[in-house]
Amino acid sequence: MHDTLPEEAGLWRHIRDTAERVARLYDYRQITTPIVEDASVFLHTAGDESDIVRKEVYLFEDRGGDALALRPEGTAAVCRAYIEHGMASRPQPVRLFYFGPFFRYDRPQAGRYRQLWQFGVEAIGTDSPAADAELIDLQLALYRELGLTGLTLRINSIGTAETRRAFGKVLEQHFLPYLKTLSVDSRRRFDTNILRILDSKEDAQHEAVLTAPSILDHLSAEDRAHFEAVQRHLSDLGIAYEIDPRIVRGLDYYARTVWEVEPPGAGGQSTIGAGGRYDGLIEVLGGPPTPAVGFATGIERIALNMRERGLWAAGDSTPDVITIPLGEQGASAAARAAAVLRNAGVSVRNGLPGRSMRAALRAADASGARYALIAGDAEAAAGTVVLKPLRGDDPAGTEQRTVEIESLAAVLTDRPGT
RNA sequence: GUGGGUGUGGCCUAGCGGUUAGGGCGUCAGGUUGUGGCCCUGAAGAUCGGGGGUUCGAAUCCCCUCACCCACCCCA
Repeated sequence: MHDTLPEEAGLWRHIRDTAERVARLYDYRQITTPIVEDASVFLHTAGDESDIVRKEVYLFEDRGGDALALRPEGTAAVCRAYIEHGMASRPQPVRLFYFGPFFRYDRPQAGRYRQLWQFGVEAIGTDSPAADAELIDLQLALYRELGLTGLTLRINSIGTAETRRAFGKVLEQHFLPYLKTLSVDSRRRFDTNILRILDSKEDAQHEAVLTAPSILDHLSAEDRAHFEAVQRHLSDLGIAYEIDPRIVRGLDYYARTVWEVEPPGAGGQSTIGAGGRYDGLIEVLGGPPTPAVGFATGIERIALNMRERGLWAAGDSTPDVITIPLGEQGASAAARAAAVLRNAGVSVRNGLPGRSMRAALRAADASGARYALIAGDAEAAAGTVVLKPLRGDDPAGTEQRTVEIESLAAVLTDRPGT
C-alpha cells in the first residue's frame, strides 16, 4: 500500500477534480459508501468459491462477531445502497459516481496495489443500449480531458449467463481435442472457467484459441439487437472501437455489453479501465430485477500513464509570498502582512524568525515563491514591508520596493499571475 | 498461490573478505554589520533490511527470514 506524498498530491487532485467535473457534465451525482461493508455484499456477488473471494478479499470479524470486508470494488456497494435507500422509486436510471480507495489482497506488481483508488460511474435502472454508449463516452471523455489519447476501446457482448453456459459447452467440444497441447493454466481453466482460455496469454497464438468459436455467434436475437444498437450509438458519438470476442467476465450477473480500455503498446497489467452491463446484480443482492451498466477506472494506472507520457511533472505547490522577519518588530509586521494577504486569497509562508537574511532569502528562492516580503524593525516602525520580486519574469520588474502593509493586497492582486 | 530480481545515511549510489564504509543530491550552518539563485567551507545523518553461521577478520561468503519490485495466476 502506498503513501501519497506532497509531490504526487497535485496530480491526484487533478485526476480527481477532472473525474468529478466530467461526471457532473454528464449529470451523474456522487455517492460515497463505507469502506467497510458486511462481507456478504461482496462474497455473494462474487460467488463464494471464486478466487476473488477465497484469496483476494480482506475479511475480518468485528467485536460483535459480524463478518466484514474491506470493499474490493464499488459496484456491489453502490447497488446495495440503491436497494437500501429505495432508489428504485427515483426517476430511472439512477445516475451515480464514486471516487475512493478499495482493497484487494493480490500480489502487488506494476500498476497493481493492495490499496487502490478507483473512479466509477453507474447507471442503474435502464437496459437501454444508449446508456452503455453514454458511459463509454463519459469514460473516454475523462481520459481525453486528462490528455490520455490514442487509447484503444475494445467491446464485446457476452449475452446472458444462460448464453455463456451454452457457449461453454460449445467451447468444451472445441478445446477437447487440443487439451493435451494446451498450457497447464488453460487445462485448469478448461474445468474452472473455460471462457478464460480465450484470453490466455500463454496460448494466445495456439491454434485452438485462434480457431475458437465466437460468443457473438451464439447470442440470442435480443442480445444481438442490443449489441448492434450499442455500436450504432457509439458511431453516432464518433467513438472508434474494436470488437473483441475474447473479452469475457466470469460472474453470472454480467450481461451483454462488456468493454475495456487500453493504452497504446499494451501488455501486462495494462487495462486502464473497464466496464459492462450487470443486469443481474441487484437481484443477487436481494433487490428487484434491475438492469444496470457502469465502468470503473484505476487512478494509479491513470497516474502511471500520465507520468509515462510526461503529462504531469512531479512538483510541490509553491506559496505566492514568503516572509522574512528580522527582529522582534519585524516578526509582528510580517505576521500582520501575512494576514492581510491571506485575507485577499494570496498564499503566504510566514518565515520563522532567527535566520540570517542570506539563509532566509536562499530558502525563499528555493521555495519557488514569486515574492519575498522583508519585514525588519525599520519598516515595521513605518507600517511598511519590503516587497522583493524573486523571479525574473515579474511584470513589475525585479526592483524591490517598500509597500504599506495595508495596501499589500491591492498591490499584489492587481497583477496577473499572482 | 507460482517463479524471478533487488535490499548500503531522506534520495541516487561506490565498495563485492582486512577502508576511520567513499561520493553525488538533499538538509542545516557559515562565507562580517539587513538581500537569493552560481560558487566555496563546515556540520549533522549508516548498528551496510533483520537474525544466525563460516572466518583471526564480513556490507562483502553461506543459511534462514522480512520488505519491496517484476512476471505468471486472478482481475469484481
